[in-house]
Amino acid sequence: MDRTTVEDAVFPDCPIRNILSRLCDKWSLLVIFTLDRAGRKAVRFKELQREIPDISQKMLTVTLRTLETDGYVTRTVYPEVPPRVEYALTQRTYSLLPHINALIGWAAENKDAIMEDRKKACPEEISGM
Amino acid sequence: MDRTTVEDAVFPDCPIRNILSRLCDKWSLLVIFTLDRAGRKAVRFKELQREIPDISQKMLTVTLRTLETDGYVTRTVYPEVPPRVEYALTQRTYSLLPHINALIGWAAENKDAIMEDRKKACPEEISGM
DNA sequence: ATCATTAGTTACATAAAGTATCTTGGTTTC
DNA sequence: GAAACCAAGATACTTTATGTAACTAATGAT
Repeated sequence: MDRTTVEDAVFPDCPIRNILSRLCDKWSLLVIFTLDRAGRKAVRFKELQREIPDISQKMLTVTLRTLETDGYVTRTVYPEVPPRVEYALTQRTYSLLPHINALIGWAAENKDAIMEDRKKACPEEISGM
Repeated sequence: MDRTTVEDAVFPDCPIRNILSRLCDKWSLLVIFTLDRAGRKAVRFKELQREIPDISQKMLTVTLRTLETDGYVTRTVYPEVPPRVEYALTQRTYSLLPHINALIGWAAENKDAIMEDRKKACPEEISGM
């Protein structure tokens, strides 16, 4: 019964939990991944929307603002008309990306087996939702 | 870098997106982490609840069932009274855990800097929510 | 003069998660 | 021998998160 070293890691106010819960929300990882795909150059709001066709405008805004608050992305406004706002990843996020990509790689390797398990779990249902 | 191979990874019906969105929901990673902390032995429902004090009974049930469907945990019911149901991680999840732990490690390393950024972003507000 | 443009904001509607109460059937307590 | 208790849920109801649709601003093109 000696797990005293990480005993508090699971507590509701744990900062690690807090950081990961904001990162592992519905859209953050995907937005980071998409910004990374652009190859270290800034990306406009509209372009992000195009690359993530199923995100709502509202949630893209909210997600980007949260990512900015936590220092994952920078937001640069150019005083033009029509407006131009560019988003880019920070150095912090580049240090995180290998871990995200590791997750993606793992998912790619395991997707067939996982989908198989889903079918076994509910043979009639359409798996996935 | 040649990213054409993952060009479609961002599409709504991408299986990788699907897998990661189910894994990176509000509770799944934390439940997996908590089961892992138990050290490769099965854990009862009630014990999980104790270790994650802020998860609701309903969401613990739902999360565990989804994890079971995708083959991350096994569920063993012992026909006793009061009921005993034990959950354990599968081999699949053990292959995933290093990546989860890498994320946790990254969060631990970066938490101070991130919290600093949050304070800068909204100096008056209580950061975190 | 009207329309199209981008990056939003806002009001309203739906989906996801949280809360509280109920169930089950043996075992202990009174 | 009836009442209360236990673990693992299920269910109805409430709150929060997310989605949808309409609106705004300033300018250039038609």
